[in-house]
Order: sequence, then structure tokens, then C-alpha cells
Amino acid sequence: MLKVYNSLTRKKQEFIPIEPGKVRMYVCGMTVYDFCHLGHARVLVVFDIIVRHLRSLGYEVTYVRNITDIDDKIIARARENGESINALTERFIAAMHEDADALGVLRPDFEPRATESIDNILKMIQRLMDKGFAYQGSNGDIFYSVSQFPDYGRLSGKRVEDLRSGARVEVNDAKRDPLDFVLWKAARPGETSWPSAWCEGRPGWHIECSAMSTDCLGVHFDIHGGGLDLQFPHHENEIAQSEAATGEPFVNYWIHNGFVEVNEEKMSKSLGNFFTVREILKQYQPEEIRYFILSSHYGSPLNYSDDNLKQARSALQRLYTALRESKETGADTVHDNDAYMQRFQDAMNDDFNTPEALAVLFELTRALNRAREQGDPAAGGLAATLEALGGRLGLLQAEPETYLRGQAGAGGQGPTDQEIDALLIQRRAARDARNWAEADRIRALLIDMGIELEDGAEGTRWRRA
RNA sequence: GGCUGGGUGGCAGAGUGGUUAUGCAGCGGCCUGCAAAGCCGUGGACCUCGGUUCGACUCCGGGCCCAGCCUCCA
Repeated sequence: MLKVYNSLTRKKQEFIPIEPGKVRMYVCGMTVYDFCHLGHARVLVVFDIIVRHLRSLGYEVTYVRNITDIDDKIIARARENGESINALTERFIAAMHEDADALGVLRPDFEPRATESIDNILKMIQRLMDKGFAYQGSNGDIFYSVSQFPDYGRLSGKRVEDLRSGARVEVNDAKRDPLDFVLWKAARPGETSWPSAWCEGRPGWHIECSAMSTDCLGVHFDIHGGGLDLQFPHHENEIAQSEAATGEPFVNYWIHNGFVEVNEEKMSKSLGNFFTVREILKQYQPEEIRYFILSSHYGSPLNYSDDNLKQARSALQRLYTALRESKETGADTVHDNDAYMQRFQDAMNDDFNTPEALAVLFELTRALNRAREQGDPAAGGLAATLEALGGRLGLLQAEPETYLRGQAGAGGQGPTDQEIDALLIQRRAARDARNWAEADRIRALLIDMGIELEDGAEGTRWRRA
């Protein structure tokens, strides 16, 4: 039985889809004006494994992840760069896809863009106007009237009165209530805009997700996800808009992933303490980033540090080393590994507990190494199980030797494979001559270059540490 | 100030009312020319103060501390 922590109820609950056997899921994606940083990578990877797990349970999943390709920051950045909005967003959409692909993130089934959803957005705003949930402010903007929606604040656990008295809300005379938010923003001269019944303008941020999600998935769907920072106000506003417009419940399960932190502080653009995926990829292999993300529960903070990435690397090396040895052993007898499969499944069913699932992988690895050393033919089956379960997390799908010899860590420096092979031939000669001093000298040389050796029965193997 | 989540061994990170998490690092052993990898064994923890209980790291209450949201942010 799958259990999911639902932000709406603040409880772990049994997951029951609206339509048996099917899951409809929407995740807030990127605003494309810059490269993805680790925080974005976490969203991509976390919901990727959620989709993978749901599918492994046999659900037919429709996964939608939107792209916000029009907003204030995009407009500002395009202006700074002196390029068109379209050129800017296309560039960063392509970059995002590259990063996601590198991290082994499966593409969503639909990837709607705000600028391609204007009709739906306008229709929804019109419905909100018709039903009295929206009004035009004195500046021409269309606002959502929060006081019309009694449930406002349920998702984020906030009370409307508290929000008003907190009043860190921007002062805007055009609004009737400081809590009201923009649905349609009147365009200033020269800004990208679309015609509407009210004025030339562009969509507010929150409405696009309401329009795109209900368009792709229907007015009522199963899962809505995103970073914890979207819980309020973005997701709160989505609920208010969607439920007011459709008169139906919007979403059954809200899933929010925790932040990536740096030195115990949220990684964010405004703090400037972020690391982009491509920066990190200069130092680490993509799978190491993926492992790092999965090594903590999706809802917990994830502290970014070089040390933690290194730990991810060590862990992956252990897993791949076991796989490499066993593949070469070649044994592939059937073995009853149901216990491991079951424990893995149980872990994932418990609110996608990836650290627990990884622990199962390591226990499997120990069993595998032991079996192999003892010449137990069960090794082949254990290796196959390890690879299969790793695959459910999007891990361990590379050729072990390819991973272990890695290209990263090099970051452009470091010896080439040819240089390494040349040194290994020299060392081999020294060893054959029992010239241990020379052999050890060459080994030390390689270690200095970040290459570790393993002398085995069938020769010497190496990997990049 | 309001609200949310959290404080676990050297580090990372799960979990449980009474039994080994797991990985890295450490220590001892096996293996190895020596290493590495691997295997076997091993030390080490549950912020604090009360309460409930035969028994709490795990449940309840107070305190302290941390992060986050309340403004754009994954």
C-alpha cells in the first residue's frame, strides 16, 4: 500500500487515485531565464522517481510539468541581455532539457508553456470574473478577490486575518484587499502582451498553472507537486483560482520537496548562494548528483557540500564495483530475491523513502559480494536484482567500467585513458620483474593524478577516484 | 509576531515503545609482493527537563536551538 505525505492534510495517507489504475500528476516546473541550479535539479529528480515508482506499481501515469516562459524576471533579463524574450526562453528551455537528460530524468508526458496557453488562461479568468471572484483594479489589472474564497489558507495553514495583519504584502492602491493577487497584468508600452476583453496584457504567475493543469488533466486530479517555497502563495492561489472557477475540488494530494541548502541556508537565486547543475557536472558525474539527491528523503533539507557529493561518489563506486565483478563472473542463475524486492518496494511505498531503498541496495550488494567470493551461483541473480532495483531509482544503468573510469573529476584535466594505459604497461613490466619499488612508484604517480588501481587475478584495473 | 517542519553515533542519513539501519570514515582480522577492492568482526547515537509506561531515542507537555514560509524563488 502506497502512503504519501499530503501537505494539505499534513499527514501520511494511503494513496487512492481518482480513477482506478490511473494517476494524473502536475508539477510546477522552471521559469526559464537562467540555468537550472541544484534546487531545480532536486524537483526534477524527486518527481522523476515518484513517477517511476507509481509506474512500477502499475499505474498509468500522466505527468505534466509546465514551463513558465513569460514573467517579470524573464522580461527584465531579456532586456538586460538585449535579446528577445523568445530567444532567451528557447535557450534556457534547451539548457534545462540538457540538464534533465544528464540527470536521467524522464521527460514528462506534457510540457505546456504559459505563452501557448493564453486562451485557456483568458477563459479561466473570464469564468472568475463571471462568478464574481475577480475584478478589474483601477490600474487595469485583473485581480483575484481572496475574501470571496472561504477556504483560502488551508494548504499553507495560514489564516487570512494573520496574513492581513502581517501585511508584508506590497502596497497597491489598485487592489481592494492587500491579499488579492494579479490574474492578468496590464501591459506597459513595449512589453510582450496579448489582447483580452479587459486590456492588452499578460498572465499573472499563478493563473497559468491553474489553466495548464486543468487543461491537461481535467478539473480534478490526483497529485500536484513542486518545491516547498511554492506552497504559499503560489499553490494556495492555484487552489483558490481553480476551485472557484470550476466549482470542483482541485487536487487530492499535494507533495512538496524540501530545499537544497548551503551551509544550513536555503539555496536561492536571491541569496546568490546557488550552484548550477552544469557547474557541478564539471566536478561530478550526473549519476553522482542524482544519488546525492536521493540520499535524503525528498521532504527533508538537503545540504549541498563537496563532502556530501564525494560521499555519493563513494557509495556509487561500491555499488558499481560489485556489479562489475559479477558481470564478469557471468553467472546468471535464477535466485529468489523476493525479500529484497519486497523491502525495496515497502521503502518506496512509504512516502518514497529513497534512503531506505538505497539501504536495501547496499544489503543486496553485500550479499552479492559474499556470494561471488564463495562461488555461489546465486551471485548472478543478485546482480540482476541490484541492477533492476537501481533502475527503479534511475541509477546503476551505466556499464560499470564506464562509470568507474568516469570522465568527471577530470574536469578537463587529469590523464587520458591512453596515458593511463601506457603507465600501466610500464608498471606491469616492473611487476613481472618483481621490481616492486618501480611498480609502487608508478602507482603513487597515478594516485597523484586521481587514478586508483586494483591488481586482480586477470590484471590491473583502474578507476578515477 | 503568526504558521510549518526538524534536532539521531566523527560525517551523511533512515527507523522503531523493549532486538544490527545503511553508506563513508575508524579499529582488528582474512586476502594481497605491498596496496586497492571485497569479506569477517568491532567501537560509537538518539538536544534538554518533566510526564505516561514494567520499559521511551521512539508517545504527551514545557524549554532551548536550527531551517523555512508569511515578499520573487524549486
